[in-house]
Amino acid sequence: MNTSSKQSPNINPHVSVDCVIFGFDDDKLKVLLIEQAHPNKETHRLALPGDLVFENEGLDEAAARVLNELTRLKGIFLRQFHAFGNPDRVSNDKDKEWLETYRTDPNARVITIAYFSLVKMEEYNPGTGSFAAASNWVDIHDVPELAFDHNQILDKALEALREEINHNRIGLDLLPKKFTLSQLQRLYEVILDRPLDKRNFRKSIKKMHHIKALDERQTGVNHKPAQLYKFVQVKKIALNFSLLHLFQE
Amino acid sequence: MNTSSKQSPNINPHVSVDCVIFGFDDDKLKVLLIEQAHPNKETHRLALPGDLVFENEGLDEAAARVLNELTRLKGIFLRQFHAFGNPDRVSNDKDKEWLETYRTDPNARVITIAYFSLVKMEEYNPGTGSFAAASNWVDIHDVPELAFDHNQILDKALEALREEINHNRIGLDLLPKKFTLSQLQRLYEVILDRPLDKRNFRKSIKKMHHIKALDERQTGVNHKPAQLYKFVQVKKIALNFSLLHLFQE
DNA sequence: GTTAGTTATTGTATAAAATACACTTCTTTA
DNA sequence: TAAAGAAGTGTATTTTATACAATAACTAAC
Repeated sequence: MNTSSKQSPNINPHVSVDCVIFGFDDDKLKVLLIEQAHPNKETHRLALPGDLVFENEGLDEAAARVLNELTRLKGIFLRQFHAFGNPDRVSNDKDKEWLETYRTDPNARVITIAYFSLVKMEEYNPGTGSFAAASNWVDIHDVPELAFDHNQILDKALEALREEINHNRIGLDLLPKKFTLSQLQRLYEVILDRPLDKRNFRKSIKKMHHIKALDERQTGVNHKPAQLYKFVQVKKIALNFSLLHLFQE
Repeated sequence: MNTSSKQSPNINPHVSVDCVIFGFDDDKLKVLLIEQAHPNKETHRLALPGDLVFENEGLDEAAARVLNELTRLKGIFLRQFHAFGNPDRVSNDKDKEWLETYRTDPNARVITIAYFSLVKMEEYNPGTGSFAAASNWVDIHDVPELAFDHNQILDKALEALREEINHNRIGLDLLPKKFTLSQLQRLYEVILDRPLDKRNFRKSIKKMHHIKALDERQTGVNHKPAQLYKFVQVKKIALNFSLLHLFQE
């Protein structure tokens, strides 16, 4: 089982990272998937962006690098949420075929450290050309069978995402720098998958010290322009606010 | 950097597991540490129980095995909480010396998957002889400098533990099968590190569907015997109770 | 068998937070 | 200037959290 002798010297053949990038587009929650390079049509599948880590590279670092290499995304805050390491993670024949074609050490037992993030989709839309060609945003409710154990990783990522917003640790990258409260509310609604009351939501927001109203309003809309808000860095003061109640059934 | 050729064939030289076992003894929160095997006095240090995983072994499985091998603990529910993989995890000279003595592949870059659990200390007391000789319960407030990055792992485990109790997912192994409410309260107090009001605590407990009063009372105490309670399995009903409010500062 | 010691047990009043609910304002465009 | 469309706002009710202290039940020592 000692198979690492063929491996490129600076790649760790046993450890990979996978990234679950959720995208928010004002309306839907999607996830970023890449098309696996394919030796032939049958093995062509969608997968989470991920790859082996380098020997001299931290895990967080590796996740950022791999994500950038595969999707051109950069500067995204990635949060580690779980390590997956069942020996039978790779049981499907298509997966094995892929490994034999693309890995110098196809039989190595690989454990993967999974990360997730939630980004503003418009900024990273494949249509804008800022992406590697083979990246796709796929609606969360419409994800096909993925390579390896990536469906399982995705499920766990969704759980983690909901816990994050629960703890009010939503990435600040989710909305434009200046956003309206309606946009913020839609973000919460999409993640929580249920409607929220506008007035109560706004009352909650007022208690959040890291969300501040600006002296500006929306432009270019054909209705009353909304006030714009921004996220601010909170220093010492512990965030004593949360939307935890949204999660108690 | 390809150093795995010397490694025993069924050990993965790049992936380890570490276990942070918290012990609750009615009064204190402690953590289980082992004394590293030591080539000489200088390198003798305390560490979390942990070791490399086997190639054909799941991570959870490896954690259970390693914990058992090092401490004789068995059947404990271990919860994965983080993977640590900085390339400079092993920077201390003592750590390097230890690796060179005890690992066939001392320069391999190792990432570790960390698990934690919380157990009832009396059942696993080193004094009872059920332990490997070199295991020690150490008060959480009195942990010395540990090997590798184990202090950092411990800190993160404490965080994770508090989140667990927060979400009401305390392991049921923490108390005797039949326990008093005072015991349960002490458990919460020790983990949260602050006193709780008895009456309010009991009000909260009454709302927990998974804690049921028995028709029995304590015996062998020199004071009013307390009513005994037990944990029950909750099936479909979502736990709609939590002690989350205890955490909002 | 009385007393001292020790822990168990209980309720209420107040404050804070969550929720339910509907109309008016502002801006754009036809 | 009317219509469309989203923004914005307040109050009453319910639920939850918190603060707080006296009595009951048992044992052990005298």
